[in-house]
Amino acid sequence: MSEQTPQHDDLNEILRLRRAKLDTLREAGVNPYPYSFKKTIHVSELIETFDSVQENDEHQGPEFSIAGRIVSIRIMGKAAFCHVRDEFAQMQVYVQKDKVGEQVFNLFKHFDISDWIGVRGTAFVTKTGEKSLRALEVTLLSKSVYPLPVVKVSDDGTVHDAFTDKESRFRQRYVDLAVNPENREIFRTRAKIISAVREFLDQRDFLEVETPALQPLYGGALAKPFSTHYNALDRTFYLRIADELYLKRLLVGGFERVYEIAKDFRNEGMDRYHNPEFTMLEFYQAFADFEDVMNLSEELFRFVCVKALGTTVVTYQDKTVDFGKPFRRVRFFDLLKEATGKDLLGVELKELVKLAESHGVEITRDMGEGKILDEMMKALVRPKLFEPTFIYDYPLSLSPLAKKHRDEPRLVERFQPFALGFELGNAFSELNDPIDQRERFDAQRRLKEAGDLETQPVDEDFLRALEYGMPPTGGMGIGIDRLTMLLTNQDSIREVILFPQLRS
RNA sequence: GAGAGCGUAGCUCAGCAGGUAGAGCACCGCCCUUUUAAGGCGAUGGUCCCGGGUUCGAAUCCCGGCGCUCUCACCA
Repeated sequence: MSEQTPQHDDLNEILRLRRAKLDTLREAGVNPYPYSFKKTIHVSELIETFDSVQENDEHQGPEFSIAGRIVSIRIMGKAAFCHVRDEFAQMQVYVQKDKVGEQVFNLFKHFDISDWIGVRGTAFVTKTGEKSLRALEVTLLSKSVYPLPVVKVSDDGTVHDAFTDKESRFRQRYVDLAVNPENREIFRTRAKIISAVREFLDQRDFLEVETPALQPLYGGALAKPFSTHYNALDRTFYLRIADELYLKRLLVGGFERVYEIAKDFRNEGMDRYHNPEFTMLEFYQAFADFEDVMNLSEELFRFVCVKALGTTVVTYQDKTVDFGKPFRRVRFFDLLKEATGKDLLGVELKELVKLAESHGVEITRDMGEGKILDEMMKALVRPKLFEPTFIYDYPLSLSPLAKKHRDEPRLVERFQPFALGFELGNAFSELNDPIDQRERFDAQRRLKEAGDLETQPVDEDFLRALEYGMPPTGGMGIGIDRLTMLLTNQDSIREVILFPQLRS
């Protein structure tokens, strides 16, 4: 007997009894796994229209067929109550022996919490005032052979069977969603966010495209990639860390507005803000600069909030902000000046190190000035950024794919939106000067040779594309998972990904 | 990657000066045709994460492994 295929004898008693029930049902001529059911109404709809469809004193009234999973049962001799939960709501069902017949009633006694059933019946209110369905016919739709821990709350507030262990919830997400239906709402909101993004961009003539996830060379971000072996070509391929370089090739090809909502993969640790595969929106607009993109993204955030939440007011943990108000717009170096009292643009590396240390920012010797500035930003400024804010005009060294600032060559035309402590995206006037781009790649190569593991490799084909000419372009990336965390008030990325990565 | 904590019944947990495992809910049987943690009576259920060690004896102590959680560091 192997572990993978447990024999009957290996099953614990509960599972053995459930399987025996299957046999009992089959012997009684019942198929525990029939093919379909004619459901006529959602429970939620029935509840909404309840008052106008209730039966009369003779139990006569319009008949409805609901279908769902049994989440509680109370059997009392010749009658029984159970709650049936479908996708959006649950409703009590009253099963009486003299209404459904002795045969069906006896079968019903073999039903369990977690079984799927269909019920045809009439609407009525119980003595205790609960909207219920009086069963005329009960049909088994799928028998469960494993018990589902359905949450129960007693009058004194004691909670039984709460399925709260995070590991179990994520490993067995099907149980989590079945038992904690409120968690389904997170994924409904997530779906609304994504469809709102599509609606917004489609309305503005952006073309949705698909670019390779499997790439011979990775790029578009500074991150470690997953690598794999492509047998037919006998060479290493990478899972994309970003789709940026492919989308820009499309601008060279003549598409003026493109976007992609794609899974990116980064070979790095996981924690409450990081999952190795995550969803990224990137969009590019020809003839636009970063300021145009700033304006556009402000509208986008507003649109998504309204579509997903019905309001621009977003509460996250203990903070509330309004995305309907104009975002604060502030320069990178002005924020640092606020925090340190000094203008750090052009400050020597030595001086910068001293300054960072004097403010308690932890830095290491191998950090360049861009990295140190970024660390200071993270430590001194970002924790205080709650109101929606665009930070713009970033130091050159942090951004190998962004265009130099039109007035200040030590800066790039880049901005990042922040709100409620979240970094929500990254955007810039895209670098389209092939000579400058090659210099930036070379600088990245030197960093790599110096030991930096997260550098942008030189992409010759991308350079050639730029040599053919890319129009001036503004582009942006937005992390969909984090946006979802923000809009669903979740403190872990795992809560907004249906099947987050876990060690196996 | 580092530190702290955790892993016992289907679920949530208790037990740990080392003596052979317990509660609530779920599950099973009987009674009960308006209950809702239904109730009453009764019963069952466990490789105490895995592997070593100490011991007459380990869920409990020690070592190693696996997994999870939280915090910190890095990338979005």
